[in-house]
Amino acid sequence: MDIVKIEEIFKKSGLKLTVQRKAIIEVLINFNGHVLTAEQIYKKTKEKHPTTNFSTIYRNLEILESSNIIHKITMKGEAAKYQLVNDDKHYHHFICKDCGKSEIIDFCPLRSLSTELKRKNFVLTDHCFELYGYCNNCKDNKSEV
Amino acid sequence: MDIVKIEEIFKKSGLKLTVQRKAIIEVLINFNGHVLTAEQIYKKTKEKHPTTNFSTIYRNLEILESSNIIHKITMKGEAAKYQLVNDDKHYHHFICKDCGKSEIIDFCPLRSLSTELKRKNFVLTDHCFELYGYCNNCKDNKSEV
DNA sequence: TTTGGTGCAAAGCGTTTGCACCCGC
DNA sequence: GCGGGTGCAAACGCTTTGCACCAAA
Repeated sequence: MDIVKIEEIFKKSGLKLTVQRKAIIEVLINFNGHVLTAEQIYKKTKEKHPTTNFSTIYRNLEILESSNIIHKITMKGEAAKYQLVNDDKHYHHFICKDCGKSEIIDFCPLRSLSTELKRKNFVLTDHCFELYGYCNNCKDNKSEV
Repeated sequence: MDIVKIEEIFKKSGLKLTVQRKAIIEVLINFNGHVLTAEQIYKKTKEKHPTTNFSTIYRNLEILESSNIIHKITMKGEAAKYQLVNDDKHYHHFICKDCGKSEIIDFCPLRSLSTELKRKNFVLTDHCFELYGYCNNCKDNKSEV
């Protein structure tokens, strides 16, 4: 997702384009393809607009998420991680625990399960499928140690 | 998993079988097949042993988890949920957001992905696959409202 | 008797919120 | 100028921890 599309969404929703929001969006775009914690986003945003507050970060991450501009990923008990949405498709991720890089896995397990779920009469509202580990680069770094 | 096997594991690991631990295990066995939050486990344990402290619950849930006696499930931002391990097989769950009942889904998406992952040279360390929604019962209750 | 387990209270962490002020539109 | 956005500080919910006492083995 690029700045033009994001500004479009903001305009449509009547959201103001404040300096802080511009800074946050810039950070997210710069780190496209990586997942970032709220704290990382906070620190990098402060580099661009030093007076930005942590609560501003959280408030905007929430807005960005419900505007489908970013994904929020929550891994077992850890702090939530955020990343730009790539397009409007449904997908899952492989996330590197070392460098935070995430790679889209164009596979959703629900497809293979739909018949079983129907048979059991479940109403699905939500699902989680994420893979964690080390990417090709970080794996190699580890083995050198 | 039954009390006999759990006591075996405790003995092997040199863990003491305190009154509090017995109470916690009883609760977990009574609610086998359901997922419980730490708070629910706390309240129900207090019914059996009223002076049990919340920190005792957390400390023991951690021990039980690393002894592979219980599963810890963390759903987007919510409090963690716990349940007895059924056997030593790897599986995932459908979890009802209303009654907390969980049903084992004997399907792991990793099987369908192994070739793709190898090709990409990922080293997998962890994965999450959980389905959330309403079970047959709770779905019906909802529609009556 | 020894060592690990407990209760208590306090702090930790990530996140959210109430309020007064501020600034984009 | 209006109404949404911000900074600040305080509180939130869940969880963890340090310490002195206690009780299972």
